[in-house]
Amino acid sequence: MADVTARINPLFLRDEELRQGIEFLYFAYREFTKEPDTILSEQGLGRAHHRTIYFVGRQPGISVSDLLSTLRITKQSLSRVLSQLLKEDYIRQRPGLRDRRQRLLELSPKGVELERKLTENQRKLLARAYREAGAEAVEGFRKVMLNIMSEEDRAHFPAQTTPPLPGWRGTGGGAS
Amino acid sequence: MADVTARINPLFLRDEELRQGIEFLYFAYREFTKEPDTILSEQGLGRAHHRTIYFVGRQPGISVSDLLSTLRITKQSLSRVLSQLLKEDYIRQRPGLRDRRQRLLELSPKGVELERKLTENQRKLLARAYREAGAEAVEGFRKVMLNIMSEEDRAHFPAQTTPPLPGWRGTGGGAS
DNA sequence: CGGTTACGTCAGCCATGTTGACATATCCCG
DNA sequence: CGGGATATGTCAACATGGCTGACGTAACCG
Repeated sequence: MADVTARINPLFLRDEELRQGIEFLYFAYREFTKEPDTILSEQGLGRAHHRTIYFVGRQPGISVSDLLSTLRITKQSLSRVLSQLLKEDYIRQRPGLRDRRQRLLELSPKGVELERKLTENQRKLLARAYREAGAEAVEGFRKVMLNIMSEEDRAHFPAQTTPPLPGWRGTGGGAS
Repeated sequence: MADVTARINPLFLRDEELRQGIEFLYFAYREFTKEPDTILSEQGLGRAHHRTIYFVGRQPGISVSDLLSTLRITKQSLSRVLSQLLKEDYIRQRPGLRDRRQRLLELSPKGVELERKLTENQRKLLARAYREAGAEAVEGFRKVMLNIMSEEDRAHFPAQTTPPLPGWRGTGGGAS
């Protein structure tokens, strides 16, 4: 009986497949942020703080403007979040060496601890999903996700043919 | 040189792989919602309206409580959004036949039009990503995404061995 | 020296989530 | 039939995290 639908309307399956994809994004993202959100709210922080902590942990010494272009929010929005993280000593800043106007950001020990706790959670979720889906599926997942994201964001990831390297976003070692 | 890292610290690649996965979710989701958000704001609507319109379009005749459990938000949050959509005739409601306490929701022609416009956009983005990644990759994407989402949400999707059917969430024809 | 850049801040607005309390209509069981 | 449970709606208040606009300071650089 199921085949009848496909025979009658071959476009239907295509539409259904794409709608499922839409829902995958929604449901997976929701699950992905659920636990971290809970942990964060216990510390009086929110998802925006998570993102900031995450990317500062990812690129220690990142400048404010680089962080802004990664997050693509306004400086006023970041400011609110960043000020709190500085005040509560999750993040520390030091002036840039070459350009003393810059405030280079890095996690404090307290920030490292929280980052670990939050990311650990998402890593476990992902690791489980990867394991249950299998290596080949992970490669497919990677391909599709890279194609969904904007070209600019995609450029931050090395091609899969070579193993991923630490110098994410090309600002690897030095300041940008 | 790149291999040195892997030899020195074999766990590093694993961590890097998982961190990239985290970023895939963030960047892809951001891109996925970008265009619809723009379209919506032109109509004085937001992402929450999109979700409501989407799921009402997906399951015409859905009850408010079923919609609530799909969205997993409070009735007060939904109410604000739904009231506006009713008032501006994107969505219409009729009492349930068997249970007249229910308000069964469906899209008006205006709502269908907007839903088409919004979903069309995401479908195109996904279709392009699927096309460029290839059928095998899509299958992997599907597997990983299903494993990321909660078991409850996952249950709404038929197993991939049989072609997907319209009766999504098991409430296909009847009321739940 | 003067324009540009990096960063910060104040003030206000909006969308969307939350909790708590309460109201109404309908259903269904005993 | 009566009363508890259910489906829905509503008022009020609050938090988060986006946004715009305006303005200020310090440092860089030609």
